[in-house]
Amino acid sequence: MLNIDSENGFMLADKVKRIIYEAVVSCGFENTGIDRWQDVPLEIPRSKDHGDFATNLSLTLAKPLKRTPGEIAGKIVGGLAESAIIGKAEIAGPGFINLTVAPDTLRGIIEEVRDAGADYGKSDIGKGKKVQVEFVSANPTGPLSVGHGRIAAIGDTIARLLEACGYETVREYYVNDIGNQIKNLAISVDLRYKEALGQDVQLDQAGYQGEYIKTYALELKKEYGDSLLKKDDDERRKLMADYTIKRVLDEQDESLKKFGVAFDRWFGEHELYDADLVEDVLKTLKEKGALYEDEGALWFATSKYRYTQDRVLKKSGGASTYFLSDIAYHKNKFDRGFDIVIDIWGADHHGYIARMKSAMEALGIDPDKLEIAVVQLVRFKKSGDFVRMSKRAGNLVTLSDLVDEVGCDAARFFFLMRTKESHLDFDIELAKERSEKNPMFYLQYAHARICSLLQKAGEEGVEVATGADLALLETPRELALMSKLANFPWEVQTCCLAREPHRIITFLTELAGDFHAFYHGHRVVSDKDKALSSARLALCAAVQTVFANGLSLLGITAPESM
RNA sequence: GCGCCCAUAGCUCAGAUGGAUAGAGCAACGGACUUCUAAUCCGUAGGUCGCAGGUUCGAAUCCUGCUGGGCGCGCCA
Repeated sequence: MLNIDSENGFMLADKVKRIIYEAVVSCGFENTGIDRWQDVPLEIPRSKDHGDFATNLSLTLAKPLKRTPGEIAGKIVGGLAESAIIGKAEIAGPGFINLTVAPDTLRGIIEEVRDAGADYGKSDIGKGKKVQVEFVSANPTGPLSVGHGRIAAIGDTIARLLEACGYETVREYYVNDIGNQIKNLAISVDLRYKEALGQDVQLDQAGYQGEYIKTYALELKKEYGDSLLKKDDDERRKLMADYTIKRVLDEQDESLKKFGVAFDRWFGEHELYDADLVEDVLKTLKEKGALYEDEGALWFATSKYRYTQDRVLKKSGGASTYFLSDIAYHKNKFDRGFDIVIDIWGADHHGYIARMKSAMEALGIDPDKLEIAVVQLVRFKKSGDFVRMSKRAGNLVTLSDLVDEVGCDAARFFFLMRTKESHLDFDIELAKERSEKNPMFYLQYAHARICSLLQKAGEEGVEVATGADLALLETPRELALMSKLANFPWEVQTCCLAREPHRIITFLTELAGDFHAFYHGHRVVSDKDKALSSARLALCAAVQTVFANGLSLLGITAPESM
């Protein structure tokens, strides 16, 4: 899954793999599972003592070759061709080969970053494949809650990563705009409408009691006066449902945009019925023998495909379940030509994975092309205590409230900073804090600091431009920083393929650490040694670009001053 | 009862494809501003990787069984 099958091999890591592969071939060690340069296992060592790259290939080859790892490593190191890229190759531990990249090659990264600019980190590994990312898809019955925030942030960032890696990406939001809950929604608005017109109403019959319902009812009153009362119930409620759904979706869209998320397509469930896609999919399933009737209902034989319970598609009363239209929707995604379909679901929906994958299988669609990423739920912490985000308790309820409270950057950062499998604790006060305790400021501060340096250099007339003598960059901190820059494209690809946005944050935090350490040990802007100053400024500019590109992938701003 | 997720330093968490003395931030302790942003840096201390087995030359990582926590198991939406 994480095998990055890059073809261009522009990345430094790819170049290193090729060099190692040549050595493997020259030793006659190929066709042992290492059959192409892409098969060479390469890792970025945790410790800088282990060089810029390391490979454990001699350990994995020990068995098929029936030789000791040390012996194999010795041969491979001996077989490494003279190259301008590898500066040093050492055998260490049980048989690792640690590789240190030649300083000149690392210095070349600075120019590479400068030339690529905002494109540095992007790649074409997606080869233009069409991917749909569907996420949030909350019911159109009220504002988005804080709980949707994590899913929105992760879904959007996965989409950003896919775009950066050359996938044609569509962000889609599915709207359950028909069914019982919409009827309840209309009834709720209707009651408030009648109330606003002075009628006596039984509000406990309303399914939705939120203030926003009252607002919409008043808007309807303003627009139509009491004229809607003359219409029959069905007609009036249809109008109210349409109006309310539109208003709710507009507000959801607005709060998402405020959160940095813009959907390409809002797909209404009614579209499926309008185009008879629900009946079509039912017919197809019937033909495939995936259905049966029992006690007047129509069942989907889920258990025929995956180990799970059978599910009802049509109730004995004849009404369709949501599961049925969900199947039609997912079939439609593939009919629209998407090569990969990614659903981002909250952990409370994990039980639906097996049935949806079964449905795809029954329809003859490869269930692996439907990726369902499950995001664990979030607990919100305030003053050291976990708080229930309920309106009654007077806490933040909507996503919009949260963004207003902590800001878009902090909200996204905190939602993205952990693996999606972790049960996230969102510390609201920490997110608001502008201090060293808040990890987001550590990142943004590094970027702002570079901006300040570059500005200072401009004021003092030190050349930032091209033509700096980069060979002057030779300290361990400078080299470490360049090595880190070289890893960025690899990191973006890994994060994209693994659908793990949090790793970008880990990477940027490490980059910030390397930069701050460099900054403290090295004078950057100086008129005593202008050549060195120029070289260091060129390095700083490259670091700045990587920060900007990385933060942009996360949808977080890169402030120029703080 | 069944299913999914989680359990790593005092706290919050990283540890891709099994591999080198298990890492970071915060908290604690000790240092560093006549110098480009100290929202920073340097150093010290801190862990039976929930428990017990198993596979492997090698397991925090894979398998099985437990324990503890979160979530889910309708002709609901």
